[in-house]
Amino acid sequence: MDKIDRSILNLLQKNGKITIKEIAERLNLTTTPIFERVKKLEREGYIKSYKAILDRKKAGLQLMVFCNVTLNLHQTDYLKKFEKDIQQFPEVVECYHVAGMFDYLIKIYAEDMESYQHFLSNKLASLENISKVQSSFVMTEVKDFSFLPIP
Amino acid sequence: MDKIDRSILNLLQKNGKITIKEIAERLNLTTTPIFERVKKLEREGYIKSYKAILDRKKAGLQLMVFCNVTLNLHQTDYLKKFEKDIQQFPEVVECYHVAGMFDYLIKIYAEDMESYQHFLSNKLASLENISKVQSSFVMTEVKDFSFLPIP
DNA sequence: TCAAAAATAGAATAAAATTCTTTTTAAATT
DNA sequence: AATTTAAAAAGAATTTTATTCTATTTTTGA
Repeated sequence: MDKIDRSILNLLQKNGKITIKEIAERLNLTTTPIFERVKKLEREGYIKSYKAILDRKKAGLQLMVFCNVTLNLHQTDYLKKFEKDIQQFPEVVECYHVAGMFDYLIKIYAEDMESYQHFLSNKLASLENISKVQSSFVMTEVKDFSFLPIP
Repeated sequence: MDKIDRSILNLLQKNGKITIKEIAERLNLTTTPIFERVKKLEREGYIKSYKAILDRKKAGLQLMVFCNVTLNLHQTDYLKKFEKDIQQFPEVVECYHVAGMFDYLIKIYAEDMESYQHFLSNKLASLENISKVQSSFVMTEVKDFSFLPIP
């Protein structure tokens, strides 16, 4: 990982569709070294994947909610169980096990309040071992970057 | 937005590098209609962008932290000021104005605890109008999908 | 039922990715 | 400092993909 690799990663983070040719021009190199560096970055896992970023609201998902989840029991088995269960819900787009005031932070997308409530009542709250769920509704997305500040 | 469009969006969310040809084969159509539908989805904003998804840890960002931020004053001007300030920090990759127990939820990436502490002390806490900052350190990424459950 | 518009098929062209061979550069060793 | 070796890059050739164009089919609405 040298300066050139970091530049390539930054260009690809900004625009996953940028061509090898364009990267080459910007970095004053030819296509071959760029092509090989990109392949290496993919092969070695620096680049996990390429994705189309969709507009959540246009896709019909008006609601974005963060939930702080607290469990009753914290033995490994119970944690594993919860983590497995939560994977199954497509509404849950992110889930993190955190150290802090609660156990898990989950990010949820829903069509509207009704479907969110349905998720909460019929899916999340019906898991065993849930002690507390605290919802925070997103009003404004002030910043939503999938741009890592590579050091 | 019909069934075909939704299928296209789902394929592109999974793999932004999938070729028009492959989408066409999977959906039993030829390249032309797929090409035109994709362009339309881009033009109309359903697809916001294409991005390479990097491995955070490989990129040298060992720490991921969520902060619940509470402000002192809540007049529009103060909110706007905070939102503008927070944009400037590359460490802050997401920021949401939420309705709930606190005002803002921010997601932060840092190289290590030292640089996180530097961010907190010298950058975030030095903004005026901050009343309380509550950090939750991510221990495990249970689920991290940028995959929207299109209804 | 018919006309108009939209969507799709299929072929042709343009652009990009990928591969291959040669050359240059950099690093290590004598 | 000269020489060997390996890595990186250049440049050309090939393959694949995206894009455009024209013809055909399907759908929609009067």
